[in-house]
Amino acid sequence: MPTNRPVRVRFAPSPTGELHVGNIRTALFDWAYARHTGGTFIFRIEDTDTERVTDEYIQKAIDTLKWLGMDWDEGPEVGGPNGPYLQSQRLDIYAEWAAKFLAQGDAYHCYCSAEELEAVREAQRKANVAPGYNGHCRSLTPEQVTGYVADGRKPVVRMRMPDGETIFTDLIRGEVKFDHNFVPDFVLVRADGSPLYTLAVAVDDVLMQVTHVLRGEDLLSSTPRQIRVYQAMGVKDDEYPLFAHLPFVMGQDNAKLSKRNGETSISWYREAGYLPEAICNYLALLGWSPGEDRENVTMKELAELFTVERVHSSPARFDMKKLEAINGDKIRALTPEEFFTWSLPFLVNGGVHSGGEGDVALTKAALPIIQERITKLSEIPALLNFLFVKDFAVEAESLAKISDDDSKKILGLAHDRLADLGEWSHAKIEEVLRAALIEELGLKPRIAFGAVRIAVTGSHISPPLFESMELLGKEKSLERIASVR
RNA sequence: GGCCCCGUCGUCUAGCGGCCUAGGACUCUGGCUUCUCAAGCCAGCUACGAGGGUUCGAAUCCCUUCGGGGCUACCA
Repeated sequence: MPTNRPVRVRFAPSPTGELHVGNIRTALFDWAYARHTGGTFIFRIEDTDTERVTDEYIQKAIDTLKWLGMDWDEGPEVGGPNGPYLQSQRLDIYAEWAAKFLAQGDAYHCYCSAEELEAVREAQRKANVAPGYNGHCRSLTPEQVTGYVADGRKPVVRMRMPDGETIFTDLIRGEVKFDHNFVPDFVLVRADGSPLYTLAVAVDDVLMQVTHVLRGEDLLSSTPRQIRVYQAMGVKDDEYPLFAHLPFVMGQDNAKLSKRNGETSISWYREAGYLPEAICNYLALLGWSPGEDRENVTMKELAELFTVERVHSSPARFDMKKLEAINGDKIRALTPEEFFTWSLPFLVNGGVHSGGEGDVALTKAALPIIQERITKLSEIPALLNFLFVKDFAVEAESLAKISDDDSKKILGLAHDRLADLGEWSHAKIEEVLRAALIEELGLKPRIAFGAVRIAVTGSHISPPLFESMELLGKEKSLERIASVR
């Protein structure tokens, strides 16, 4: 076990779509472990499946990691001594190793067609035996090979799985054992010469001197194959990387999280106004916990606290409600300046204002009164729109609530008293309104202020009324009250 | 079907043989506070899948069983 080597961890997604929540959780643990140990974090793109991986998704994966605050030491954009970090640019390396395996007799050419293999599997299913390659081409005679070649068959390269078993210690699950009777000979290179995941991961992990493989649980059963490649490469067994198979992130319906059972793409969360630190904090809690009833951690703290020993072996359900709660906590913890920086794009993109000097000043003044009332940044436009809107109008539903005579009376009095007010501050506004509506008219605050709130903000839900009126200004406030009195 | 992994409140988890009549967080319910909405505070609901062992003593160890999931590709 490479315990005395400096830690090198890699996150190696196959961008066949946008990185989803599960991928991100894996990346986060990889990153946190590398940072915790002072090791190296490698970002590698596994794009051997050219049918499904696209440049667009690769770029998105890069952007996503950056946005979330996970920096890498080797990989796309930053390079490194073990590059290239796109498997599609390492094809010659895989070809070399495949040739070596062939020469050593660890691997062999297999001429079986897809149909033939399917027929074998079908028969195995019927006979109720373990499915897998039957070893048909393991020891072909030169004549047989000539025959296949003459038929125009193109061979794949298949790894020979010797009898016996593979035992390894998973850092999370303990000792795991696979009998080779259930690990059939597997394909390393397609008939067209392109490498398969099984070849590429193993070769790259060895060449990039990866010491710890933290990856999804779905890859657990492919580990014996990976170890087989190490052996063929001549890696000593005490130099294999250590494996840690992370539990799944599940959707509401108990199946692996996917588009069908929840929002999985990070861009969705980004647009909805989730903070990267909230996403990472929440995801860190899925399958890991710092203990001692601790839940709130920053990225920095995560790096300090994260250990593989505290990672769970059981899968976790994704819960949007909890994410929202954490997001709200993180938003409240923002400094005014940070909160402004995060908010501005939502205001501008939401069409509330264009980000001009005056808009910015008013925004900065208004943000403090809403910071503790939101759980997502996307809620900001609706809350502050009344301050900026050009052609103000009370929403129909709310308008009905202030169309009765009692409301007219409230608004009329409020308008008159406010018109006489000299110092337009929220404290003074409240003082005047309380004197007039609560004491003089004897109304309940929620009734009296409710009417004014609708008149001024256009909605029965708004930031605190008096602060809102101060921000809106005397002229506009009176104008709005007058228009519905 | 076969192989492998997993199993504490609705959810995320603490727990690693006695501190557990099982703790925290989110959700939900009720209350307080209150100009709406939040925030904050208080209270409540609800869990060791089941059955056997081992032990003075088990959520913690062992076995069985049931349940969930993954893999079983010239996907990763």
